[in-house]
Amino acid sequence: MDKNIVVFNTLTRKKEKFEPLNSAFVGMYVCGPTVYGDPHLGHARPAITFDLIFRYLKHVGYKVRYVRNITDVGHLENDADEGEDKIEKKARLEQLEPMEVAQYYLDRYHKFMDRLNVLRPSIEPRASGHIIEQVEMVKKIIKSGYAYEVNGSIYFDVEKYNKKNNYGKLSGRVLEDLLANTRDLEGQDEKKNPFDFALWKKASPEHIMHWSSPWSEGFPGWHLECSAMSTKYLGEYFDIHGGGMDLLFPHHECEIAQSVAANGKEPVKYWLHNNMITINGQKMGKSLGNFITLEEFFTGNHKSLSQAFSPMTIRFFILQAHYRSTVDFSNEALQAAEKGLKKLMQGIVTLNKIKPSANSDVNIIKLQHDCYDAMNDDFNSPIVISNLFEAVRIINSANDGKEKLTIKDIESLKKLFNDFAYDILGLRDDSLYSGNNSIDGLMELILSLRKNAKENKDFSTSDKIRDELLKIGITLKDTKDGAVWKVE
RNA sequence: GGUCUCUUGGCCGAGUGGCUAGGCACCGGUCUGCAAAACCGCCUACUCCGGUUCGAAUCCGGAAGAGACCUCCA
Repeated sequence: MDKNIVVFNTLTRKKEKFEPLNSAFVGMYVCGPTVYGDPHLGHARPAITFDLIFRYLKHVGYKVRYVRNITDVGHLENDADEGEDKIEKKARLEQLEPMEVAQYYLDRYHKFMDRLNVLRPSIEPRASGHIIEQVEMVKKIIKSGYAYEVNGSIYFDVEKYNKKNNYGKLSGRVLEDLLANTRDLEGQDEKKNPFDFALWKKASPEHIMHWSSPWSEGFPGWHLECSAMSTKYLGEYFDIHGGGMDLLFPHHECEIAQSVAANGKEPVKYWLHNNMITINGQKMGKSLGNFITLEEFFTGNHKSLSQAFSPMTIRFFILQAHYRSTVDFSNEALQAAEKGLKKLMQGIVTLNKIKPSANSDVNIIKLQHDCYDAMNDDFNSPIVISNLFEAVRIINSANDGKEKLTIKDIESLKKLFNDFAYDILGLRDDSLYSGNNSIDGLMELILSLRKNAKENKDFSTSDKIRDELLKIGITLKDTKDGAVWKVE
């Protein structure tokens, strides 16, 4: 199996040959969701990006441990470290237990990721379940001298760390610049420097979620969980750390600093970052009013959506852009993706009907090689898709009798789609479905009645059946092989 | 303001110093009782101004525009 993979490493800002620390194994950690709100488009991009990478690494034969955390504690809502815990705030708002809220949104997250055909990671550790590990890590950092305590809170001493290490190596920041450009924020009196960050924060009396520690009743700083949990499950030095570009600074920068301070070594060999999503050219944000949840996409129930878009359309659309490019959502672009996906899926159906020839006009093996080359070059899914469309064109031409395919060609094409469309890109055909046996049987009956009517040239009956079905949301299409139907 | 990134045809989006993806839309055709769909074909772009080069959309410099991070965010 060809494993000649090249990845773009944010740390070095160039493409590097991918060579895992243990040749047969890959450890991958990706920053997961904060479960205090409904899953939205912003959750889909990194989930799908790293799902693609997870799937491909497994496909080429690596044994992969994929860890994606669930943040159910610790991220602060307001500026600096003075805000309430996000989970807590939502909980009080809705009069629920904090963990009840976290569980609800975690379930929602899983539900929608499943619909996007995103595979579950190997481990999904929750921050609240790893308080002990985080406390231990704080102790190590204090011991190494890079943290200080103020009123029961522990802060990371960035300036001291930067004397012997390079704080800013990942994000390209320079500490002096940071200092010069830091805004004056209220309530930062405790910190020596504004760019210092909390490792442990003493909880205020109204703060519901808190745990005991040697320093105070409190909660962990918001960068700490990733460092603690990645170390626990993947070791002090592991292969891949992923996440959105927005996490580059300060989150990932702080993770490096924490790990170096605690363990004395760099935590990650390859840093991979997916780019962001925009909507009609604008950043998606709650304050901008263009915030769209996945449920709204799937139902079409949002003022800026012209229609519902299926999970596979969203997935396909995201995969049509390279993960390091921004991707712009618009109704027009999504409709284009929807049609393209349909064409691709139809091509796979057509493939099963082709009659083999004795000789061949095409080179399927080259297509396969091109797909592997594309994936090996920093997971270039758009190129893979363009090659699959070339395969579809060949299939349709063969179906029209314009090109010839041998049995071997057909088998190669089936393998191409199985490997790349289904296994690696994680696509599936969700356009024609019912999932209900009695409805299937019912529709079969109705379609056979309509077929009889058509054969008797009784078009008023056949049209009536089609029109009435349309009124209840079932679309009929007459094809060469009979009518097909789908529920809108 | 600081740091960084981007600017490709009607739209979305790959990509490479010369051989110039792909999808959608348009247009032409095939199929069809009609409709819709489907299928085939077709359209040759790279923000602007300089420079390097036999040759640049691709490298360098400048300009304009857009975006990201610096502050919760995927």
